[in-house]
Amino acid sequence: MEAFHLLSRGGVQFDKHKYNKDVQLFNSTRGSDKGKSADRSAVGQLPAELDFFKYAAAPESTSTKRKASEAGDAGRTEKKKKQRQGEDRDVDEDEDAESAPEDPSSSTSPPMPRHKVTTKGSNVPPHAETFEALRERYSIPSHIMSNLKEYGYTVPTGIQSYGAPILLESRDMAAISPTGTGKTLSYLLPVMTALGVPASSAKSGAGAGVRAVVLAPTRELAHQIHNECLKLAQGRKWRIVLFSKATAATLADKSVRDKVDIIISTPLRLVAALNSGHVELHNVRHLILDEADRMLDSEFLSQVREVVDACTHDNLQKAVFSATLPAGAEKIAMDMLRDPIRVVVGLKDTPLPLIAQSLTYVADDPSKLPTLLTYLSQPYNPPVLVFASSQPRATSLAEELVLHAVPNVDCLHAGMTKKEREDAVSRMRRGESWVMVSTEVMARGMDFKGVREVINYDFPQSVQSYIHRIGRTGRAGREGKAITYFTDEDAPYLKSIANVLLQSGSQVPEWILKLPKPSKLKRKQMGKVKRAEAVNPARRVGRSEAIKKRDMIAGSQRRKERVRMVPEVPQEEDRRSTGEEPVS
DNA sequence: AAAAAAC
Repeated sequence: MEAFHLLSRGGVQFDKHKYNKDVQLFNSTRGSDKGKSADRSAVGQLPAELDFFKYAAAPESTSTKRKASEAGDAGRTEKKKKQRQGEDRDVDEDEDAESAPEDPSSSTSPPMPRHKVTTKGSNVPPHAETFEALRERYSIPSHIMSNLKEYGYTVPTGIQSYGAPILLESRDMAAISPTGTGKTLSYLLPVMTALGVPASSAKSGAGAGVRAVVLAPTRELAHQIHNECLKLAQGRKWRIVLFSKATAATLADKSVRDKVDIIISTPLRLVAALNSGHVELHNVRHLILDEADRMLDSEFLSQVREVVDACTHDNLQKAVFSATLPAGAEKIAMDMLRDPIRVVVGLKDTPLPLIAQSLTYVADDPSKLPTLLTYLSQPYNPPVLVFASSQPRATSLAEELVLHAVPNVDCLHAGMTKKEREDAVSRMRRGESWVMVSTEVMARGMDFKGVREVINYDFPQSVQSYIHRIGRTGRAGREGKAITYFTDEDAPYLKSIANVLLQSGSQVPEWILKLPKPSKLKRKQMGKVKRAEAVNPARRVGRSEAIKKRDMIAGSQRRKERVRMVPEVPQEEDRRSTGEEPVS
């Protein structure tokens, strides 16, 4: 009823006064970006999703200034900087990060936080300080080099400068590098270099069948990797296939599938194609597991094993990547790899120090919604990513926010249709979502570089989940903010999360640190805590009704697009690297 | 160590 009124007057209203400050910020950053976007016009034709080279593009100054506008945050920003400097002194031995003084653009590039890099294994190849050094050593194809250059990609990140040589020397690798530090390029660049020329090329002696496979845990992430791969591939006729029902069907023709160079897929999708005989993997020479710990946990493991076993080529190179790799998963990974090199960038299982993390006590579940509404009624930095623990809770929360007239609310979980999911992602990419409510599906790998705040509405189920969730912000050298709500019921797990905050330089109230270590019994109880499906207990809705309301949320989004009161892209970094007009 | 995601 209430929702109907909202929708009938044209969707959620935009409160200019409330968000005035943000609008001004958007405007001012746009202007300052003029010169830069001009020289990137050549890539303007690319869809917004093809947003690969963002790591090169973020001027740090804007994020710092932006934060400074919030008095409360200013002090913390300063503190963060000091901490970062302190960390450099302590652990930095990675000197390549600033080693391109001859490059004029390096002064505007954000200094990627410098991390200690440790390697373990036999005959570790030396790291490469620049992409040019990589090219000289391993003859990176010229079209790849020019793609890097064209997008202003100048200095490799830690994992790129250490990891790429290892892969280029055909070694197996387990790579652990924090969220938002460019892991994807660190494997795509070597794999595409090793493939040499596309299989469709006449002079290719590639043999028949796909030669590289990348596995990722969610459709959205596979899609994102595919887009990044397409960018590197520009200028050559690579056949890079994002696996879906539709593309799998097109591969029924053997002459088509024999010319495919790279497949990017979720595990089950690929296993299904394997079983139906629509794909063979005996020619695969490079197998990459992204988000490796997720891929190796119990639900995915057997599927991943099937794929690995189907890759029977003698020279199969395997590599696994993640920001987190718990001991159990690492053991499984190491057993899969032969003579592996293990690379750790930064401190294992520690988020980036430039994410300002905090914990907020909310007593019980019903108190969360008012807390969030209050938070969103004050100026905040959109877009905000809000994590809920289940699909119904995500739906219900998004619906509550819409009913309370929060502007530009969006929802994304795996219970939605493929198209709904794709639409939600592209609204997010275009900066049209201000508050994105989601489940774990968005927790890993997704690179919305504009995300400035993460709110854990529901407490994360594990330290790994926490690290990946908050890693959706603070990407590629930018600052970010992460707030985690906790209730009395979450107490057993609170301390382990608090330790993560401490390790990465955020403050934790004294009393939380004094909590006893959770006992095994308590942990078991944790699992038994069942949260209500509806976020607002006063408004319980049935499943079918929830879906209807979700559609209404989507409807209100469409309406708003017409009204166009929202800045198309919330900040200059997005504007620069997404190009001008996204091709839907 | 548990929910979500994978078709």
